[in-house]
Amino acid sequence: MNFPAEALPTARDRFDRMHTVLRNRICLLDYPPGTRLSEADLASEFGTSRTPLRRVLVRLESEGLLQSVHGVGTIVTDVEIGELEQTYQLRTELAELLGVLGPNPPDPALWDRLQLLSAEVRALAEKPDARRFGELNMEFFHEFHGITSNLPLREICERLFLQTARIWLKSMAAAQIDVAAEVRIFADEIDEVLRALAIGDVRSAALIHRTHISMSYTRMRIASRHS
Amino acid sequence: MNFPAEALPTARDRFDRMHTVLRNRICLLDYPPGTRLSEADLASEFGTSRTPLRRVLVRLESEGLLQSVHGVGTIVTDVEIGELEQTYQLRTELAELLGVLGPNPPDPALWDRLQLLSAEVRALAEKPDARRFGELNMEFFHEFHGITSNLPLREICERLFLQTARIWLKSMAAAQIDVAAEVRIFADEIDEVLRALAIGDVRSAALIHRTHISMSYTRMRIASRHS
DNA sequence: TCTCCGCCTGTTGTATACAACACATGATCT
DNA sequence: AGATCATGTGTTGTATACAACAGGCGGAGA
Repeated sequence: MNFPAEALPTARDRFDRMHTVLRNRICLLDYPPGTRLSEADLASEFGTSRTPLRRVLVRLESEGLLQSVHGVGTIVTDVEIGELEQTYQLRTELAELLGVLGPNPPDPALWDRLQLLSAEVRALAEKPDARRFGELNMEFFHEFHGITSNLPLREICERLFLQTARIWLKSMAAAQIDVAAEVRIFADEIDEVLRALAIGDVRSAALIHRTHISMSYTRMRIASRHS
Repeated sequence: MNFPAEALPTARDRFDRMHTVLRNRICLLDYPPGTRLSEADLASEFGTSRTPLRRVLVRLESEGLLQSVHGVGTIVTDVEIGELEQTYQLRTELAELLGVLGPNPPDPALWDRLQLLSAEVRALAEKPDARRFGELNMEFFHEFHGITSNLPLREICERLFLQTARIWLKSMAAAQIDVAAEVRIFADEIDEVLRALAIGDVRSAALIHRTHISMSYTRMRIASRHS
């Protein structure tokens, strides 16, 4: 009988690790859209051969974050404004569904994590930082999706969020949106959501979230027109 | 200057071909849930090595149709009843969204294809055949999703449909649901949809579709309880 | 000077050999 | 007889060498 204190990393663990790292780099603009990645370089960075790495790249390609072209390279995708609008419209509707399909009973642990997040966002308001904002934003969405017990819906919302997150960050940087203002709005959203969850009103929490997705897209559109 | 009459198959074409073939085999129960596939066998069947084939398997795994286990094999996934219900609830809501988000103006070509499909389903009523039913069902969903111009929504509906299609077929076979009756209901659905599209009422077409998804799930539940 | 062709370099795609792993089978010991 | 361990077999995971391909560069020719 052998009970190792810590399971040694299996193929799946290595895959998940590389996948998460690369996904975050793309979504937090460490690799801006158009960046050409080298399989060989990435493989050596992760201390593995191209074969397992390619498996990760194929996954990221199926998630719409990469595109491999034979003889050219693996390029970080960009998103044209047309499809972006469709994605945002869809995300808006799905946000409402989060409160309709299988709403979870209020979870104290979730509430605590969100309140912690609120504090961190408030702290960020002192010293605005776009990348840190992106990190907290990702974390918030991930936690918030826990309000539904509908797993397929959760996965789809997560996926669509990751497709638009970097465009949102990019637009913030390029169009000179006031990061500090966005941080304040973000903090307010979290607090509004917390108030709704505190009284067990999951549906309202979802609607609050919906309005913020919709409004953030509109702000982005306005900012891009002014530039 | 060289203009080949027909583009020779590129890596992407081969990938798409293998992907479609294997996906259909899984969704039409040629490979029932639990089937163990052999990478080597499939590779030799497609006249290629394991490497390109594995790329396809990774994609199918990300789509929830397969699961690879080191040292064991690549197994066609089954779906437990709990997640199935969540998926159906979600599909029901998304079907309604198909008529709300970016409804396409009625397309004569789409209308023609659906009417052709209607005729084929009516013809099938003479000699019921579960597999043929599955094929026409897949084709109908694929065409019907053309009523929205929202690409992300279309892809998601397609993906979720493919995840539940085989369970639906399996249940039809196992629970001894009357295939002929399902064929008639299916034919009626297409005709209802056609009537809505004929007058340009895309929203109603989507709602008709929604009711049929919901009712087909309920019929499946009832049939499985009786067995 | 401009154009076009061939080569060179770097990239992804493919094939193949081998490692790691899970499971069944059968021998062996108790 | 039962349990246990070694071993064989088949599978997926990994590494690596090579093929296919795209694009840039430079030189030759008009």
